[in-house]
Amino acid sequence: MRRMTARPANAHQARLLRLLRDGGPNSRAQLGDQVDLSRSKLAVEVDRLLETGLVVADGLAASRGGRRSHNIRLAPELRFLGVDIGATSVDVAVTNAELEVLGHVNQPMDVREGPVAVFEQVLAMAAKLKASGLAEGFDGAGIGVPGPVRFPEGVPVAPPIMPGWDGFPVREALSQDLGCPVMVDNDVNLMAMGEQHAGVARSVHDFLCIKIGTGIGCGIVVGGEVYRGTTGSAGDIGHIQVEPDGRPCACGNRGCLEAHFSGAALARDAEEAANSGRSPELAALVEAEGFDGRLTAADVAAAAAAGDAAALELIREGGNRTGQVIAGLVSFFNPGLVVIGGGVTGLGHTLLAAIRTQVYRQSLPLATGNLPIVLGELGPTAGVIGAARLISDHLFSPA
Amino acid sequence: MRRMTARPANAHQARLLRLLRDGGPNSRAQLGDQVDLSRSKLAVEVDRLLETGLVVADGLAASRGGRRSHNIRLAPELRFLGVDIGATSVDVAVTNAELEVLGHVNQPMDVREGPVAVFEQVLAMAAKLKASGLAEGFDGAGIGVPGPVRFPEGVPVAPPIMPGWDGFPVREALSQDLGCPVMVDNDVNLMAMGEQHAGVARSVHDFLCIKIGTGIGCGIVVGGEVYRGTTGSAGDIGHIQVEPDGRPCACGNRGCLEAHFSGAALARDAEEAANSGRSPELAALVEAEGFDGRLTAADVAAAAAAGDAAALELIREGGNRTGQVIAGLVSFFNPGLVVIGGGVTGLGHTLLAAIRTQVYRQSLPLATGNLPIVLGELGPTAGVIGAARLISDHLFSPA
DNA sequence: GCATCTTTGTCCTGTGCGTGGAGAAAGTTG
DNA sequence: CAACTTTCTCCACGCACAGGACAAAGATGC
Repeated sequence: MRRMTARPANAHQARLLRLLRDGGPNSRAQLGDQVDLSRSKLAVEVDRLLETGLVVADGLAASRGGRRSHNIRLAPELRFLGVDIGATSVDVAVTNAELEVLGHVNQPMDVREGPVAVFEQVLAMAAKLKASGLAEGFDGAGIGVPGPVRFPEGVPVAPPIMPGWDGFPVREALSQDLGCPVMVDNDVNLMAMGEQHAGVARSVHDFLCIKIGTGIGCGIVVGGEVYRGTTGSAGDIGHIQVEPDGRPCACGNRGCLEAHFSGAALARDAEEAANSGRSPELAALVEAEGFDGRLTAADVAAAAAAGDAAALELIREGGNRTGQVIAGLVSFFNPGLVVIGGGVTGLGHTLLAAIRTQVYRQSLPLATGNLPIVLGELGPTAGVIGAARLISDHLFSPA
Repeated sequence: MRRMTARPANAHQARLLRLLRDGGPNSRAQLGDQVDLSRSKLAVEVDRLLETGLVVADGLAASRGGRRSHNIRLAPELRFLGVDIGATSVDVAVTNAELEVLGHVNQPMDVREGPVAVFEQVLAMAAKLKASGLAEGFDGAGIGVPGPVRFPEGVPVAPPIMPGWDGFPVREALSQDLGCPVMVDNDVNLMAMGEQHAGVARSVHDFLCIKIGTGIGCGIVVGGEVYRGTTGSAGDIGHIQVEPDGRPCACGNRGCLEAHFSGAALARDAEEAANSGRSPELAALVEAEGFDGRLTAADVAAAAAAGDAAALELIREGGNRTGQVIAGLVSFFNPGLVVIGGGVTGLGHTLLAAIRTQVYRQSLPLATGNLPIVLGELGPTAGVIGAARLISDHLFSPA
């Protein structure tokens, strides 16, 4: 089939497309209530959108006390591809134009294998989703990578955990391979956009989104827009020092947050606790049938749930450290919401409680007074939804 | 005389007024190069501005190879009042519409005397400036206060060092007293705006402005606009913890940056160094004729300049602590510039060197790679220029 | 079942904004 | 003094948009 070629011709059309994306199918009359355009003007723009095929008629709406209005919706055959490349696994999902996830596949993969190998995999996963009948092609794709990105060009810059990716033209290469427009961003920013679009951060304009996975990063949303910093490395909080002369970190410094608490650090700590005998539950896991050589955050969570004191202590200490950093960020940034997400959120309420305690104790009342600190509600789909949102924001803007 | 009553009628006029404010007198032709309007449209808008009296003709420009163009400029009799209320002193200045400081007075004053007493003083200072012939009235006033402000209403909220100011309707009261529009903001934000308008931060879009005075605060500029946070307390970095179980702070916690380094903390440390005999230079100052009972940052600077080891150490340690916090902020925010200002900048290069060392060591190369860390170049006028800029931004925007 | 009211959608016209060309005015250059 | 440049004004045309009139479709009340 023919893919989306048209783009909104002006700001009004872009506005309408976003309303339809965020609010789903809608009657012309309801749209009119939201956009402050004369009925005539609105009709003209809607007609033009219908002509381009970006939106389609969708039956009649319920009456609001008079003549029934015609519904319109975004073309149901539009498809976005959301790709979330993590340090150790890849998520790929297909969404419709309303950013609803129609299909989602996940596969373990080491990002250090380099862009060529990873994208081969990604393309295979996308092909699989296509083959299962969810899409005949893609109208756009959003890609998240675990490192800083020069956003306008869509190129990773000096990513610490992605050797071989520095300067690789991700956007251009994938755009070629997929045959559709592509946008690239940091995975943490995409998680923030995901939670903003469909998760806990709906209707919040200024918030922080902390992702604790293999590393630790923070998405910053200012006035509803992601803030990326001067060189695209904003939110890189994993290397903030939490302990003078603390543990050595891969970055060359000592005492970085990431060295003390993150997926990687937690795994090491858990193994040490198991081997030293301090944690009977974790030790049991290591001894158990089918142990694959690595403990994970989920294992620690299980041990803690079973009442293992050492595991609980690991979580609590990590939460304290993270909370200490977040407290500083809260004082500085005064957000309206803090979202915690990423692989380590399996640690759940114990972690959240430790973080909250620390933040509420260390930040000033004015900043924390009405500050919710919550877990993300989308889990692993936050990233891919954010990716789809990224490309849809791009496509649903005036050319 | 009649004060400014007109306001720009549309975005084009607002744009032109700001260009004239920031670029000074300008020919119609030059303006045309900057605004992307047809000659006819430009002429219409300029004529309307001339009619309102906001701008006036200003002779002929130099020829650019053909017919000479007519110059226009902002009405030379327009006056803005810039007020910077610090913890221990007040600055009041008059500027013209181009935000050039025409007169500036400073007076020691304790902000804790409360809003009524302080504004009596401020009005007296403004009257003095008027009496000296610099202004016949004010077309607008910007006010900076040393605490968080609910910006839209211009009301201080829960300011720690300003008892009695909480909820005082500063904007409304002063607007009444001065008979002109008033805007209120945090003093640190105004310093940032000042340095952005006329100081080191010209042409930088994302930067931080650290003000080290009696307390410590940070102005945050995102995309050329001051970011104030959800409750107006963004940038309140004085209470970020730099030392677990460190010194007790007025806020009730321990180890806050402000408790370890700030104008107030430095004075205490200096006195202690003098009394304990560790610092001969400072001891000499205390013994000297005319000593008023308090050492200041300037005294420490003088002692350090004279080679006093203890004074140097105080500065260095303060710089390290501040640098530690800034390093975290740089990782998080990835600014294009960091400006250091406030009363303590008398400590000059020694302080700056200590901060730089710490930041460059602790932050990642990508964030620090091309990051200038510099002293503000406006000193005490940054605040009042920022205040004038605040109100001019307000007045030079479409009604 | 019919009249009346409400809501929605379409058509049409008037208005006001803004572009761009023509040409006059003012200067420069050789 | 002629030829070229730049600036400014004037004017006509096009276009976007608002807003009213009217028709279509449904709800409500008698």
